[in-house]
Amino acid sequence: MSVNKVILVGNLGKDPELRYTPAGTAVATFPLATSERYRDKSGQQVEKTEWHNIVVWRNLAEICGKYLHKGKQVYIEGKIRTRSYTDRDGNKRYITEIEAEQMQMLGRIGDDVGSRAPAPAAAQDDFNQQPAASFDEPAYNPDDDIPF
Amino acid sequence: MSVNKVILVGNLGKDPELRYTPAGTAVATFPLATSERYRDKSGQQVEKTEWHNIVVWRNLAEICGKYLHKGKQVYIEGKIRTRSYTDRDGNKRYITEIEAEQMQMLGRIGDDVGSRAPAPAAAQDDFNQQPAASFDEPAYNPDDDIPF
Amino acid sequence: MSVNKVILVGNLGKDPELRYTPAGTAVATFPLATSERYRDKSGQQVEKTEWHNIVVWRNLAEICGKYLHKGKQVYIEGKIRTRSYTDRDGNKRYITEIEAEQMQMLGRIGDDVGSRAPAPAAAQDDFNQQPAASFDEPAYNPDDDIPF
Amino acid sequence: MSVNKVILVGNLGKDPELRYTPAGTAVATFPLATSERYRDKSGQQVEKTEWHNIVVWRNLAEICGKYLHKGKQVYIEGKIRTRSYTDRDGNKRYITEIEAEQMQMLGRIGDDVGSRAPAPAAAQDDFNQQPAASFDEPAYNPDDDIPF
DNA sequence: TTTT
DNA sequence: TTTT
Repeated sequence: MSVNKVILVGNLGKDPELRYTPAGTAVATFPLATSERYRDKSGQQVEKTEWHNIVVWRNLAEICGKYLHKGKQVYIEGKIRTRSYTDRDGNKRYITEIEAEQMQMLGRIGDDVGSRAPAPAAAQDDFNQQPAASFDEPAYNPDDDIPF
Repeated sequence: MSVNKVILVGNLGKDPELRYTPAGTAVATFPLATSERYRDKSGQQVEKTEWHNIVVWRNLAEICGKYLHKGKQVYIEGKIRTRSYTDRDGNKRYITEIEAEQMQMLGRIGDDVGSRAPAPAAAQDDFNQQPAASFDEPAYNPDDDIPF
Repeated sequence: MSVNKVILVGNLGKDPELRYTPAGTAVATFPLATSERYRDKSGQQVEKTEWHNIVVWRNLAEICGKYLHKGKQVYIEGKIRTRSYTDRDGNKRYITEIEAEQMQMLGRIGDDVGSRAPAPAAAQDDFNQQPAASFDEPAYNPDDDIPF
Repeated sequence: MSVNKVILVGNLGKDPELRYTPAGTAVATFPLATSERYRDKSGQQVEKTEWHNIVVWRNLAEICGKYLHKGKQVYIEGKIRTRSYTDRDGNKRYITEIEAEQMQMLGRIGDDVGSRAPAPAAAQDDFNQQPAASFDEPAYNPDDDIPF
């Protein structure tokens, strides 16, 4: 009975870091900047940048590691997640991250100066993906008889 | 490289109609009302109701057919889809529908006066769901070693 | 060139706290819970609750202070914002909050057992609202001649 | 008590058409394509394009008319609206449109081959904007004393 | 009628 | 630490 959804369009502050859990699951992390322009009390235009900690799992992590790079503009859809950890002084601390479930590269494919690999397509965390074998019930089939 | 996302919170105008394609796929449809209050030129409060044609497939259709009913408040996440069809005069016509991929019943579970079945949980179109057997790589595992 | 949008449906963990800045601006804060059910490695249903720090400004803060209460289910639309502050040991620390720009109370109006005030309507942060006097150009006017 | 929100990232199928109502209100319209790739029953990759009728009012219409052009990639946030009209045979017909409230141009600014004007910034429908004079209560003021 |  |  609840919804936890985040939609971001921003630019990567660094290349993604791709790591693996002991169990072998891929996980990529990168900072994403969104910025907002507004006028302060004196009427002057100022810009405020928000930095988001993006975390991506499984196949989507591999795609991010391969195709994204510092400066790239992306669309991210995911959820907010706050983790606790213990710092070196033994204090419990919290970090809020965005767990991305969908990622879309934005802009023309040609304009990727710093690209690390040839251009890909949109991508989704495979965890909620159907197995390749089960396409007998298509998500959308315009040739099927629609009973309404 | 594109996004087509709709988020609605509204009330069902009718009980859902649950049908099956010749191939046996479940599909539910129902009208959903969202309304907006604003002031007109004369400053008077008016209310404008928008009606959305909701279409739901597969297991989520079954859930809607079982648990939703006229008047129920729901959260819907999905995509916009425009279909063409030929009317009885032979003219090509278009209808825009919202294909729901996620549905959440809102409000207290007890306040469902007209409910047709005991209360359920949130639900998602199974088409993008993982098979029951493959839970060895959990979507989220707080006990796993996170390598960052 | 960026988007920072959060959509939450959840329940208040406490009554809102309504305060005022030295300049007299109203600000309300409250924790909001969203929860997710999933199966762990052993296939068991577990529930994980995420707590969000909601911050609301101006007239929307007053509305939250008046009408929301612990347990109430709400729809929140806003943005992610991370603030830094110095803790009592002099360390710089960060806190991530959701600045709500829109709030909708969910559920039947009657089912508000602990309500602190008679039921209200949906509401929006006035900061981006038009002044009351300028309604000569309506947001939507079905009687106007639409030139397309 | 309702939400009607659409989020699109897609490409303009034509240059925007900018018109004015008899009352002098600017309104721009353009088709926006979103496309989805999926596999059909035979396992073949197919692409389905959805066309959205975008309608934009007031200052945001002027901005769209000035800076957008056929092929441009944009982020659109708005609401679904279905209008009825009478066709030339006297039949009542319906058309569903997306009324855009926010628009963001995507991609690098330099990569706008067909651009009709020098590059702009993000933009919002002024109807919900505050008047320029009232910035004494800033939307966000990092220098203000936050009372929590 | 766009983009990949 | 990105982009405009």
